[in-house]
Amino acid sequence: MNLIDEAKKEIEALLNGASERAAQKGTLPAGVTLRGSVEIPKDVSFGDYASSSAMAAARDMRMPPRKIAEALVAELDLRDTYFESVSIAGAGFINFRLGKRWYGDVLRAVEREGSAYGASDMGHGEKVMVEFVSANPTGPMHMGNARGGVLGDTLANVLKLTGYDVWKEFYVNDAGNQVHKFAVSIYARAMQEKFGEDSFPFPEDGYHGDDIRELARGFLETAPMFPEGADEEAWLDAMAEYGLARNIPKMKSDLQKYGIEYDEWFLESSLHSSGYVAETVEILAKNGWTYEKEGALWLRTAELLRRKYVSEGKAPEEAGKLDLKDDVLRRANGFYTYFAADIAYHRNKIEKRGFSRVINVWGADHHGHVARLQAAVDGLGLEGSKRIEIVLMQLVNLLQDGQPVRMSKRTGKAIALNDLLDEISVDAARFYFNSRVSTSPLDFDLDLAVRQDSENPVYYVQYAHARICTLRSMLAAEGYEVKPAAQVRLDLLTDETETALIKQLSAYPEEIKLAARDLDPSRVNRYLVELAAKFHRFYNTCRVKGEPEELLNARLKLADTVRAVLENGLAVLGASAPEKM
RNA sequence: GCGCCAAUAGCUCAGCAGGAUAGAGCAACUGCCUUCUAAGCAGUAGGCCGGGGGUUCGAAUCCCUCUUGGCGUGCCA
Repeated sequence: MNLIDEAKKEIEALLNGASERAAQKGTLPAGVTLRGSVEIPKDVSFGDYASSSAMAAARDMRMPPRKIAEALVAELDLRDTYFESVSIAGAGFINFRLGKRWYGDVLRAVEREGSAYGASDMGHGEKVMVEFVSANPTGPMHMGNARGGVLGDTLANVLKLTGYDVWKEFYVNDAGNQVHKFAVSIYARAMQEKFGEDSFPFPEDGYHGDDIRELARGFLETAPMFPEGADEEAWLDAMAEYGLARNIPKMKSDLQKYGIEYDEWFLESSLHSSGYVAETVEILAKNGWTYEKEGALWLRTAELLRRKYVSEGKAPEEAGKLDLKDDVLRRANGFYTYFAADIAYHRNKIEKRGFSRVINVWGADHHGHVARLQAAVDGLGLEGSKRIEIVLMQLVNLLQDGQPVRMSKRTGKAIALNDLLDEISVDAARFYFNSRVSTSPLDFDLDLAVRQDSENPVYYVQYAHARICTLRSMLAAEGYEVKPAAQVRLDLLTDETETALIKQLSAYPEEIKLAARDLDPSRVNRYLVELAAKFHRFYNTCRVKGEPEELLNARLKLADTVRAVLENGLAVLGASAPEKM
């Protein structure tokens, strides 16, 4: 239950009723419907909720905002509502102050809903796919993949909680040029291994990492005949297969350590081998979106993009001026491009598997690809612009000793996810990687992340949870258990730190909704830090132990309610809620 | 050139489905533990919200423009 929504809806109903009565009495003009929003003022001294309706109506009613506000307030009847008082301030804000029943309702709602507190039916069971990480299986994953993994997994949690039917998928790029380069790299290392370092030149654009040498050595143990007994192409195929068969399970287990599990690992190669890519390209051709030039088959991306932009409201002459390029779908050598496979993959998601929303977490360096993919899927008649949503994620800057550490798979200087988890806990990693909106770069300071103190926000939040657990067990030793809300004098919670804390608890469902709406799970981090801060403030101001029994029970109930919401929020992040620290 | 993203306190960042005096953490300074975890709390100080224009009763938030920075603009993925 969303008590903030309830309060806002009640205010709107109250004001609409007042407006009608005022119109009947003639104190306000008739026939004007109230607009304006209900806000939560930053400064509590103004009240708990504020309506700007009087200001918004000033023009239509041809009256000063304050006069409108006065006429409305004169008609308000607050009996049996959440509010105990109302006042007019500033340019014409109508400020409402919450009564005790509302605060009690918040605690009762958390108790009633338990681990489901924060959930909603916003998504109405809509089928959503979240595709994330999808790193090339040609080498170890790096910090950027870790961020993408945490982001995608946490986003999936948030969407599940808001009533979506969520499917998590990893798209394995086990075909195409990168895999070819991967095989060529292993081949070169195998030759060097067998005949000496200088015997065979290593390709300039190959993968230079040590993991390739290890794969080459491993392969040689299984293939003593190498390089005799088969042609080079056959060896390359065998090496690619060998390398992928080792790297893909490694990625699975690395991600598992972060608590990330997928519903499916979808192989790009399956799209090629089943003929689905060719079939998809044929549909584009049949729809008139392709042409042949210089031996290659091209997609009319420029025209598709213009259509897309115009349908999104851009002026046709503006769209005409854009410098847009077409894309190759099938190379002159007969192979399909990655782009062609990606179009087929998204056709598969939408048409074959029936996902109505397709969310992809991509590195921001792929942003140029977003509109092209949507437009191409539009060209299939599958509403790509509407269904495909891309969460662009800025890359991670790894800092050590205050210096940036360059990361590149190609040069082999990647910091593996594994190594990171040797240094810091999964909780810290999951919290850290989710601490910024995806669109801003994340500085991952290793020296800082290693520290297990208050510098690290995850400890701040977990500490609040542990503190409450200790408090609870200490009071249990004195015979005080957490009581059901119905048996507790919740109206005794009147201190400013208590009411502020309860309001923060009430904001949780809304925060989850916003995280789902904006595809921004980092909101949950900030919410939890804020909740922990408000709890610590309460804890320093109000004592529990040693207070009169009724007050003690009320505060214990409040603390335990905070504990429940902290636990819910940490679960969304995939972090633990420790009872002791 | 064209396109995407960003610019808010010394640093790192919130706030942006428009609302009242722009927030937090870190760093600096001052306080609070014989009593529930000081991994905590309270306070002081710190700002032409990159510049300019526009829309609005009201703009950090929306629109335009300029400046600066990052990225993209492959028969790579």
